[in-house]
Amino acid sequence: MLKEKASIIPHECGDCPIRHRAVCARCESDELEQLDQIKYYRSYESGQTLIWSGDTMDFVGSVVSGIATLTQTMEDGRTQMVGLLLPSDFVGRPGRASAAYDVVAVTDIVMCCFRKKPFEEMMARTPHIAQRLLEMTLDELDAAREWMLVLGRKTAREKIASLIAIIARRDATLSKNGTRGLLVFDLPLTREAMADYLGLTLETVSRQVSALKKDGVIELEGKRRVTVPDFNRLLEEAGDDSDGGMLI
Amino acid sequence: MLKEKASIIPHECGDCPIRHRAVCARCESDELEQLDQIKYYRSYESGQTLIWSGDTMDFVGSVVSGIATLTQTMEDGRTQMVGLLLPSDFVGRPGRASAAYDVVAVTDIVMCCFRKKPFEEMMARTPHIAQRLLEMTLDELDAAREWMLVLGRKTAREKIASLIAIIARRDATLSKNGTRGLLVFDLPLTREAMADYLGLTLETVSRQVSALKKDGVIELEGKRRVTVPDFNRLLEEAGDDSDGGMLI
DNA sequence: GGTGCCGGTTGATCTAAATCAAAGCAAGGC
DNA sequence: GCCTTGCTTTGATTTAGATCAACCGGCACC
Repeated sequence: MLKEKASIIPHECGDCPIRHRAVCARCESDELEQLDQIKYYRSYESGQTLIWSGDTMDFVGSVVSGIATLTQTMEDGRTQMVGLLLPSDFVGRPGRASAAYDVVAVTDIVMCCFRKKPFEEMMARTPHIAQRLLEMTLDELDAAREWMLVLGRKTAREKIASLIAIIARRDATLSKNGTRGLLVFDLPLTREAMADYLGLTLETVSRQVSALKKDGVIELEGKRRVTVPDFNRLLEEAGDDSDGGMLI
Repeated sequence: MLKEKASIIPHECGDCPIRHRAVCARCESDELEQLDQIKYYRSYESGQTLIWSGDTMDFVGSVVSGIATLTQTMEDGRTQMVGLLLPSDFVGRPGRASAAYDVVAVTDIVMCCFRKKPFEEMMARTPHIAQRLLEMTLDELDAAREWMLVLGRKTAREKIASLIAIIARRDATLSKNGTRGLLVFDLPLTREAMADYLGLTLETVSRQVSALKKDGVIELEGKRRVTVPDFNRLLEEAGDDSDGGMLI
């Protein structure tokens, strides 16, 4: 199978696939021109660590394509994923010198990077950027808090169902396939990465995925391709309010 | 013992105890005057629910004094605390109509509330407020992510030690008592609230608190008053990098 | 055509924390 | 004083998930 080339890098903000969702979403064309001055693209291969916790950060940026994870690790090796970075998500924190988490590419990835200093200066005089960043940060905070409920109170089966539901929902919004009811998508994560996300061991993840399959909650084609025949059933298994889970 | 009166409510921003830490921290005096137009104080008693998840919010605001919790509850009653609100913390989300979490007063509480609509309008034209709110939200996001590691990967004993360390650290920054080494403070939470924070049962919390006491990591005076003889020891028990835990 | 290796599955056993149950203790009301 | 109520502790038992261990299947590489 041919590997998709990661080298199709946009150079104009106009045809950027994340133009309307990233930090720059609210910018006018003159503001985009300013951003253009301080931006550069950079690509990473699957498995590569983009940023090590503790590194000094000289840039911030947006994920243009691909998927990365944000993880925290204890001295003895226990690791917990604390965020999943998808296209349009923002990486780095203005006003902070060093990275607080490891950022690892799960697939090949393209980043749109801004040199940190000039970006901070621009943010100070461009409310559109700060406003959008606030909005995105509030969304991430909500996601993190929802995840706290998953980590703290849900059973292994509910955790797996929750993760699949999140991926399904996100996939539906990104790929905008109008076909309701039947959802098909690929799990972007290995069993181990899923375990790190859910606070489980990879064996438990494997067992619970198999159990959900046996019970007809999901169907599997190979190890990664998932079909969800009944999204509300999945939400029930996740322990969520079934009405709260409307797509989009 | 006399109950502290919650009725000492500031009316001037000038002598407000959270003036330099809340959303309004960066505001100039003319901006404070504008805020003054749309603000009002409101107090709640210990145990009262300030906001129910799903309620429409007609205000946002800052905690002036007292402590509140942010909790999420599943249909079957399992609950997870997703935030602890201390003086200067912000409540509510600009741009969102309804509350996502329950907010419950743990002690008597005084809030400085802003009517939501005018606050949003003011935020749009006052970068100082949006900037400060962004900063605060980023801090909360970091705290939430640190908590994800606690919930997902730490043992019961480590969870308790982590919680005590957080409360100790916060108490040290708030009360600014320069005495290093020996920390004394009150646990503001019941065993049940601690359990909800940590994703444990209240029995496990009680057992682990006793165990930490038996092992000399903490000392107890009554049920609530805690002394930490050696903060680094506590951090070790929490599984944290001992160097990462410097006060302030 | 073997031989590693990576990601995944499956099974047996162990254990930390949950659950079930009872009782202690301080504060407040009558 | 006595009783209730809310919070906490302590004990016995159960269990969900971790841990330890073996093995499977595809795929790259010599």
